[in-house]
Amino acid sequence: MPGGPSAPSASTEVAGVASDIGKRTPFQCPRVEAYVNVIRTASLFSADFERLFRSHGLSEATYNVLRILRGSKLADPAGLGEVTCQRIGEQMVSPVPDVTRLVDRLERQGLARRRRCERDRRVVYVSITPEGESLLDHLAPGVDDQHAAHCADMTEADLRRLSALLTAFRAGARSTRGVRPGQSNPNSKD
Amino acid sequence: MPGGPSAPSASTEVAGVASDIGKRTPFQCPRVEAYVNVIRTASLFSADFERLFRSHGLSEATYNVLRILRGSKLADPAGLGEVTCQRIGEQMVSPVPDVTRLVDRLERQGLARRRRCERDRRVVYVSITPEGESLLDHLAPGVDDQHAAHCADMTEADLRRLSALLTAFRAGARSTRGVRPGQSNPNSKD
DNA sequence: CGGCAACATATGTTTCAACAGATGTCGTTG
DNA sequence: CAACGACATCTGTTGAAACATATGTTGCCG
Repeated sequence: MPGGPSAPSASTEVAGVASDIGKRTPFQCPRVEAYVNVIRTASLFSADFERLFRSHGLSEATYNVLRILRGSKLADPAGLGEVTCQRIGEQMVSPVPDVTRLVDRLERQGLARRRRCERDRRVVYVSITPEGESLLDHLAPGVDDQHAAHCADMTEADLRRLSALLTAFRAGARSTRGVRPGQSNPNSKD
Repeated sequence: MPGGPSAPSASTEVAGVASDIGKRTPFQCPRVEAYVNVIRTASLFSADFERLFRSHGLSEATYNVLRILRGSKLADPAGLGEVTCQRIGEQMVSPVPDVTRLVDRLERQGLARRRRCERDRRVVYVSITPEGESLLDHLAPGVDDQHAAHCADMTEADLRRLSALLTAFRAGARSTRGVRPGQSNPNSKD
């Protein structure tokens, strides 16, 4: 949107967002066009998933937390796969400082449980419940379908190029906060 | 994030988001990786702009509305460049049903004004005030700088390819709502 | 003209994100 | 062990998004 409502400037002929929105002309500047394309794409896809999740009482954020919890459990088949709140915050796709409340909701819904660490009573371990796992299982087909639908027009090579470009693009973001190297904590499976 | 906390699966070596987050392994599936890259990139860039705008009492959404208003004014040098709420909603980068409240805030801040249409008293015309214009002018350098910083590592060709890929990607979104063909309403300038 | 559907905007309510600051805990230092 | 700073989580509050629904308006049909 910065630069959103923009200017006419023939020459640029990608014509993507331009026709999508009420907007008529391609953007003045490839920078702005790329930016708006990113925002708009994210917003559309997010909306699709939000709709899917909300019908099961989840938001995109709480779903994401659930995924993290399950990933952690699968990485630790012996135990419960407990993770600290802090770690959850780090692994979220879009960093959220307010993990407490996300976990609150999951706990209230019986999808996650908390446990205080005895050795360091500041930290709280969070883990997924069987109900949480079965909800994820129940959701899985819909999620896969939606990914498939989103990618209908994309080849695998396209997807890889897109990821590579976005990674480069993102390198310029200022708010690369919360990006500590982090130790390897392999959550297996997907 | 759907598919967010994912799996190991050597072979995919874009390694983008994987290292960005607390996450260690590339994603199982290029689809999911592309998706997460889009979300994450949008979220980082958005955060940068949010910060910039908020220091001047705007959100990304209200800034976007202001841009639309100014674009409309520049397209109509004779008049005030009035636009209906509906039209504003269509032109937003991420579609917002709740234009009323966005305009409420701008009006309260003296950055926009409303006027009822006499011929059809259902519609409300919105236009930018001089204060709104000068705020945009004041903000412009910062916005440009931020775009420049974001694109530091990208060539112009990269940006164009990225836009093209995203446009194709977005074609698969279900929520292509509010995307009426729309008549051409050339807001000139940027 | 009365009724009715389509419309444009406004309002109410619930839910969530964001920021600030509080609480309780640990480790260290003297 | 008292004091202090760093830390992890929690709480309080405010502001905005989401969704449904209400209000007021138009145009059409009979």
